[in-house]
Amino acid sequence: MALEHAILVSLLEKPGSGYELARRFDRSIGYFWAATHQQIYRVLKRMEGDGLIDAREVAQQDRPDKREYSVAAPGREALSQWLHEPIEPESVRHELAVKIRGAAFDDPAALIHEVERHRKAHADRLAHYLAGERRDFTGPEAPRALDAGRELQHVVLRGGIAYERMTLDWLDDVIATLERLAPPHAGAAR
Amino acid sequence: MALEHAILVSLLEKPGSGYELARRFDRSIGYFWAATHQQIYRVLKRMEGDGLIDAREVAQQDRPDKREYSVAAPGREALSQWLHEPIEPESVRHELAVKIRGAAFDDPAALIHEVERHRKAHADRLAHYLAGERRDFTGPEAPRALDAGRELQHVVLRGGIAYERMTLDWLDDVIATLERLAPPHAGAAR
DNA sequence: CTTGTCTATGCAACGAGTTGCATAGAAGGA
DNA sequence: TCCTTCTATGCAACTCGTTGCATAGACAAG
Repeated sequence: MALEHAILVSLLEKPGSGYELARRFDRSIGYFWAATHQQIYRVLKRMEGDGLIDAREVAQQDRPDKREYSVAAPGREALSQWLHEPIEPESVRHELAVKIRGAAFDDPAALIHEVERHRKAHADRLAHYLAGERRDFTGPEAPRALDAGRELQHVVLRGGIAYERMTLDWLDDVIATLERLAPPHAGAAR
Repeated sequence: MALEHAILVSLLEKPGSGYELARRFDRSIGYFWAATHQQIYRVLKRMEGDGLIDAREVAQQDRPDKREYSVAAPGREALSQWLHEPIEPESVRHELAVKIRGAAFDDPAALIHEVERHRKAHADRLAHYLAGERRDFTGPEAPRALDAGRELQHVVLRGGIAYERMTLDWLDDVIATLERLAPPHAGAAR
C-alpha cells in the first residue's frame, strides 16, 4: 500500500484535491511512484473513510468545485509508523531487458530503433530533471539554510538524475552491442 | 503481459518446468522481471491453453514428476511480434524514495539504518552479479566467437551492474544527507 | 521420531493497477 | 458553431500480482 503513503507525503508537502495530486504524480513524486487519477481517487476515498485524511469542499469560480484533502492526525501517525517499518529492497522490472534477451531469438538489428526511442525518452527526462534542479535547488534564491524538506527532495532528485545518466550510458552500450551483432554493411554473424 | 514474454524467452533459452522457471526467476532473468511460482504456474496454464507452449510429463525417480514446457511455433511467433511492437519506457517505482521524502515529516536520523540495510542488499547483489560475470563472461573458457545469446545476456548483466553501482553511490549520498540533517553529536537542525 | 528442507504443483481470496467510458462547465481556436 | 482542451470527479470491468494455505514424497538433522 505504498500509494497511500506517497499520497500522505504529498499532502503533507501541500494539501490538494484528487486532480491536483494526479498532476503532481505526473511530475515530482510520481517520478518515483507513478499513479493514475483512478487509483488516486479510489485510495483517497478509502483513506478518508479510514480517517487518515480530512476533506473540505472548495467552491471555485470558472471551474468545477473540488474536494481538498489534508492529512489528519491518524494519517500522520500511520506515515510515521510506516517510516519505522523496514521495506524490501526493490526488485527492478525492466521490460526492455526482457526484449533484449529475446532479441537473440529474432533479428537483433530490429531492436535498435526501439532502444534509440527509449534513449531519447530518458534523455528528455534527464533534461527535465536538470532544469528542475537548476530552478529549485541551485538558483540565486535557493536558501542557504538547512531545510530538511528541501534537502530530501534534492537528494531524491539527484537519484533520478543519476539513474537517467546511468541508463543513457547503458543504452549506448546496448545499441553498440546490437550493431556489433548485426553490422549494417557486412553479413549477419553466423 | 510481459511475464508471458519473459517466460517465452526463458523457455527458448532452455525448456523447463514451472518449478525450474520459478528458480530461474529468482536469479538471472528474474533480476529484471520478478515473479512468484503462483504467477508462473497460472500463466503457464493459460499459455498452454493458448497453444503458445507444449507440455510433456517427465517421470523422475526420488522426486515428484514434473511437467516440462517448451515453446511451440505460435509462441515463437507471439514473441517475435511483441519484439516488433514498441513498449513504453518504464516508470520507476522506488518506495525508498517515497520514504526519504517522508522523512522530512518525521525523524530523518531514524531512516539511516533502513537506508544502510538497503545499501547492504545492493552491495550483495552487485557482488553476485560480478561473480556471475566472471564465471560466465570473462573466464578462460569464455568463447571468443560472436554468440548473440551470450552477448545479449552479457549486456543485460552489465546493465544490472551499472544499476547497482549507481544505486550504491546514491545511497551513500542519501546517508550523508540524512546525517547532515541530524548530526549524531550536535543538536537537531532548527 | 519428529521437525525441517527440497522438489513439485496447485487453489482461493484479496489487493493493486489498467483501460474504457461518462459527466459537466468554461475557455479558446478554427 | 463546432471541436478540442482543461479542470474535476467518478463507475465498471478487467488483468496482474501477492499472500496464505494445502498436498506429497524424499531426505537429512536433531
